[in-house]
Amino acid sequence: MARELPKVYEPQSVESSIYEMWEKNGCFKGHRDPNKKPYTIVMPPPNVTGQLHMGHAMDNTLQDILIRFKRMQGYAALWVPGTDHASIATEAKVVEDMRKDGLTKEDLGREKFLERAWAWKNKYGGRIVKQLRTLGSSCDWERERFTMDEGCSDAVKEVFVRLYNEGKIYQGNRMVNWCPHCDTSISDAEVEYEEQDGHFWHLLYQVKETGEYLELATTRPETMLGDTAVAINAGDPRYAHLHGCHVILPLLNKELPIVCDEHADMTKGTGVVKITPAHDPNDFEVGQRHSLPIVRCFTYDGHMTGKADVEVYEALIASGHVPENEPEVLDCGKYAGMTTMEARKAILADLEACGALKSVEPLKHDVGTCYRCHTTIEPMVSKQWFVRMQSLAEPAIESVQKGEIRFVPERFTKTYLNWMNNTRDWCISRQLWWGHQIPAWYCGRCGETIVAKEAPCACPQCGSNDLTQDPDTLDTWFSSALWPFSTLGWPDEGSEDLKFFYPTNTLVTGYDIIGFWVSRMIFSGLAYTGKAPFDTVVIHGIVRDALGRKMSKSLGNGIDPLKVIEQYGADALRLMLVMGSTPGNDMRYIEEKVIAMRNFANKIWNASRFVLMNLTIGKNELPETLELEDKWILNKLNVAIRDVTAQLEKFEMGIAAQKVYDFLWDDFCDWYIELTKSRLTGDNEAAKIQAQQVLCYVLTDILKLLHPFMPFITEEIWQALPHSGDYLMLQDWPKYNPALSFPEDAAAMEKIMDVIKAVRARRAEMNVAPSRKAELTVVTSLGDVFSKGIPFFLRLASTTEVEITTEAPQSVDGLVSLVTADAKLYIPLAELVDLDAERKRISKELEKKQKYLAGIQSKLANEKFVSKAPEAVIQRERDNLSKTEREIAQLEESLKALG
RNA sequence: GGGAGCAUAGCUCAGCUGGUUAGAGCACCUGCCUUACAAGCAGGGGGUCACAGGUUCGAGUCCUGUUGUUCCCACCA
Repeated sequence: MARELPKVYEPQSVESSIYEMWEKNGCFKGHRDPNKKPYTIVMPPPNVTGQLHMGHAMDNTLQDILIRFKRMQGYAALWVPGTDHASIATEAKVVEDMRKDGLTKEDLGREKFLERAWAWKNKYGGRIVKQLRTLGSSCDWERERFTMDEGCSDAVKEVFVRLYNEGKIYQGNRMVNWCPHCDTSISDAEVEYEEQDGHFWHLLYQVKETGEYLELATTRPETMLGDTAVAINAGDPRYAHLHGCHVILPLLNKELPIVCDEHADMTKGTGVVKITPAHDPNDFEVGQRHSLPIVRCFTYDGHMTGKADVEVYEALIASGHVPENEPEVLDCGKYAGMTTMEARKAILADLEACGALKSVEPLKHDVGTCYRCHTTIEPMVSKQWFVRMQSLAEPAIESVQKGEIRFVPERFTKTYLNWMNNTRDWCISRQLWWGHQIPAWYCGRCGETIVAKEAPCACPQCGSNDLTQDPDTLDTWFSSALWPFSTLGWPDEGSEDLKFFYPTNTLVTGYDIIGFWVSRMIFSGLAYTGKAPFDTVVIHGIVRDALGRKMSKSLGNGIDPLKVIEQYGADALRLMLVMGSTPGNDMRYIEEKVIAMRNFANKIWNASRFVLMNLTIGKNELPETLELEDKWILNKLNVAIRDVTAQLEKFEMGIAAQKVYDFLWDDFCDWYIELTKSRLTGDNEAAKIQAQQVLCYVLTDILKLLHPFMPFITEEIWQALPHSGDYLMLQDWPKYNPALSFPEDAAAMEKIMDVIKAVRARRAEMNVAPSRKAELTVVTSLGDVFSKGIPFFLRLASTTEVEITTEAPQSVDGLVSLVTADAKLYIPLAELVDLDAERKRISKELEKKQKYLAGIQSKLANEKFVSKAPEAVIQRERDNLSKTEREIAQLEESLKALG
């Protein structure tokens, strides 16, 4: 039996208890039901210690819409939630927290530090997961995962060992991006380029053999101490005589060879380039080609090297285990210990003093910075672990090209392919402690490297047990890349979840991490499971502030979704995030929009209150017979069901939401509810029941259609309506029902509605108060149709009495006349009418219609149009033609009557 | 230097595979407490769909170019 709803909708008092009810009763659980098709989404894991922001809200709202839709459609739906350990971000926070206690990582040591990091994770780890619940996310929390939990860690080790054994992971001294602030290497993907004002310093290096000076330009003069050559192009006639010669490096008075290399571009500058293999990626390549020494003059924390650094290097040499490409270390003497910036100044001053600085020219250039701290990246030669990308990228490219994986919107395929086609080997080791420690051990005696999932007892080469594990950890994205299958049980091929739910179906994420994450999941899935990890990637944009700026901490323009939820409700926020936004495009957060959605929620609430307060039935079923207006709304409902379903299946969540919104507000509330009032307030008990039944039926279907978007309010109302089953969220999704398609009746109903609209418009123009009611005469040849409209004219068109006739009134004195396509209407309000204004109004209207008519006529007279356009389009034009002709005839008549 | 997005009403944006006289919300104007809802109802004003060409019976929608704007990618010493 129906119960009454409170007068005002208060999301705050409803949402949490509804969520609790769902969760407690296992509504979110993904069941391996062999009779159903699986539908799986894995949640992009947010940083475990992070807080919910608008981006998460958007991302998770979209996923929740999809999973709720599919669940109602009868799929075995599973949404796997989880969090990411976010190595660099979390470690930075823990380090910062320690600093308050005056501690550094080194003070604590690895073990104690990790204890502290885990404590931090445990303290803040539950936060975002709770916040996702307030949003309504219907994920299976019993399957919640963490990138550093046992299963995920096992998957990471498994992959590392496999790739190592296949030769796809290697270790070596290579040029990497070094962040002196985070004190770790980072991958190419993690470098962000920023335009900065800089300078071109033109230096002069003297040629030893000829005494002439070579001019070359640099943006980083402090690297000159590490120069080990100067390059020219072999084909450059200006320098043909210098092949095999040397230059004298200023300040150090060191002799450097002049080498010929393609890297030196004759068309740029003077065509001479200084080569610093240790501190520039291009120069490193040149160095490799010419077997140049690599001389390092910077420390890893951004200072100039000195004696102590040289000693460390010498100790390494003495140990005998010298890796390939190990850079020599320079004692920078007077510059030692300076920061690179300090050194730049000092070196420039000295260069100027000795006449080696020719000129300075201002320059804007892009400088690589760390994506986390925006410190300028220092390219450094360093011993790191890399993933060889080429053999992994190929199948990943192919899979997308074959259409096994589809991007929505399609244009992001290009972004992805561009990324994949240009990828270089992936630097996966990080000089951090929080994360998956690299499963590699080194033998202290023979220098052997052992890669294994478990710590070896002894060196297989020499039997020594002097083994130490590589102190570095893996890039966070290394574990995220495995997320779609590591969360489902991989590498255990026998995992039931893996067998049933993998591959997953839809991945929803922002365009900003296609390269970081999506591409890596794709090649990982293909390489380790042999299957593409998902079939569709739905890409969304980012949520900006009201001025279109990115929300950021530094700008302080972030909007906290939790505050919005608190004020307006999660349903309002969710709808705001999807309605009026397009896949892949950015959107702005505008508070007015949330308010509009809150108002919409209130509209639903009140429409439901209306239905409930009139409800005496205990069962939701349609009556045996239907009135014209019932057929009209059921016909509209059918169309809405078809449209909303189709849009959701195309991932057009915004359009789908708009369709439900319009149907509920315009058709159901503004028209249908008003149309039922004559029955509900009448004396005919059977008619009352009949109206209730249709109201209840239509409202219930609306709630179902709306549920994926606004889960809380729809469930709350549904619970109050007569229903079978326990939860709206587990009900069947409505289906288009051919038995409830009534196009002719719907069209007839609209003729009646046209009359109501015409009368209302006319009265409003004349400023007649609604309280001043009047008789209405309807002159028409469709008496059968319009007589069904009488109760509605009375109630909705301020009418006292209706006469339906085929004959125009004898005299139109005192009558206002107006027209619809199928009727001519008279209202006795003429004393309120200014006859001149009336003539003008009708003439204007007439003119407009005639112009329109002319347009249609010329279209239909166009032989090419008639022969080429589809029949439906032509028929529509014909219908418009006759409708407009009728309107014009009626207007002309009215004009004549006015004299 | 490549690649992409966007440009539609005062503002924020929809407009799917080209097909009625281009829509919504907010704002604005007029009139309404018509008891589900004033967080509302009824009515109304407001757009040469950035510009120029082209394809087509038909273009906001497709193509080319231009302008403005935003973003992504790229080792210009």
